[in-house]
Amino acid sequence: MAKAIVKEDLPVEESTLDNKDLAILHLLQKNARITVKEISEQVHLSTTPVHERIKRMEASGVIKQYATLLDHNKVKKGLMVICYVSLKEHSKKAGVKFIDAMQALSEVIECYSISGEFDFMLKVMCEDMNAYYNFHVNKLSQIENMGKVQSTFVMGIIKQTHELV
Amino acid sequence: MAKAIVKEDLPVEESTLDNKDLAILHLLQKNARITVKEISEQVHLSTTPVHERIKRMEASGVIKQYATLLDHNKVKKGLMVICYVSLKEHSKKAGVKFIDAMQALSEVIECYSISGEFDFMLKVMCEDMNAYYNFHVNKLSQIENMGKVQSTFVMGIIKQTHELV
DNA sequence: AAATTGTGCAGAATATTATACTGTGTTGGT
DNA sequence: ACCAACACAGTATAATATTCTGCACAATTT
Repeated sequence: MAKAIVKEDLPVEESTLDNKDLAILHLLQKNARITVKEISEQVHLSTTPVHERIKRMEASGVIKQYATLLDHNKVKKGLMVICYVSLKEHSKKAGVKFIDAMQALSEVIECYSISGEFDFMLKVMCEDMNAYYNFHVNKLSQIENMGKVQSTFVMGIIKQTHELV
Repeated sequence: MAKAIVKEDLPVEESTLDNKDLAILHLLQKNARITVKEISEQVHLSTTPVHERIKRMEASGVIKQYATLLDHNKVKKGLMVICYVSLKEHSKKAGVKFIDAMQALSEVIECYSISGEFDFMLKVMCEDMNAYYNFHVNKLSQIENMGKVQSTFVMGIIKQTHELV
């Protein structure tokens, strides 16, 4: 009798990335607007497989987004603050409310749930110290259930990349 | 007698961004590969001024980079660690050595000089805890002049964007 | 007020690129 | 040996970027 085919037998769509894929990703991470022709020359393939590989990686979700990065200072967001936050109450409901508040605050560029003394870490970007004070007093501290808040100021950017491979 | 023209009289090239520019940046931040035609339809201009404005913002440095962002987990960088570091010695030379070391470590995605107890904050991304342990013991701790190191683990990503305007 | 200059724009023309199509060589399995 | 699947090169076509031309308006000069 033939063995029954069950879900577990199907391949997991584990689209493993080979060296060509990684070379393409390397170039794309540095410049999302590089042409397929340029890539194909640098990775020693014709445009066809390069195009196919990119589409495959877009579909599989390896490529998450083509983004445009702006100069912090030139868009008046020159001050970066790392902000630690703890909540008074840790119910599910209180957590969801805080999460929603984070999505709504444009100054909050990143927010992570973290281990340790505090509950969350925020990366906040604004124009200057005055703007940050305003954010702190009028926005962050106004969120209900807000506990302790601790600010660490970024004095210099040593390294900042998004290249993972 | 005519007043002498000195540097201070020349305009500062303050290319201020109007609402159309901001609308274009808004779209580009979300998708660096959006076509000029699509932008022109959404901001109610023809392709010519949209193209000109983009080129202007590229030249002025407002647009810093077109980047491709990858899925952390799918490229096996699913563990994010916030890492605080203090140096033993704070001479200029010691600082430069540390900075150079940061540039060389591919696991270090971001590194900031910060106010407070520690000297630097690092965002480190690697495959798993095992990889992080290896990074900590064999790479970070091997840097000369390394003082205290404290790791905070990211348990969840609440918000993560790069949109500044 | 008339002329001039610069700026921002629309529309068309051209150059470049993305995308789809066709066929070939290679590999692994039967 | 045969077949199927795959990755690829080369070519054709569709879409897009980029350049060019000229117009309308506002500010400045004469």
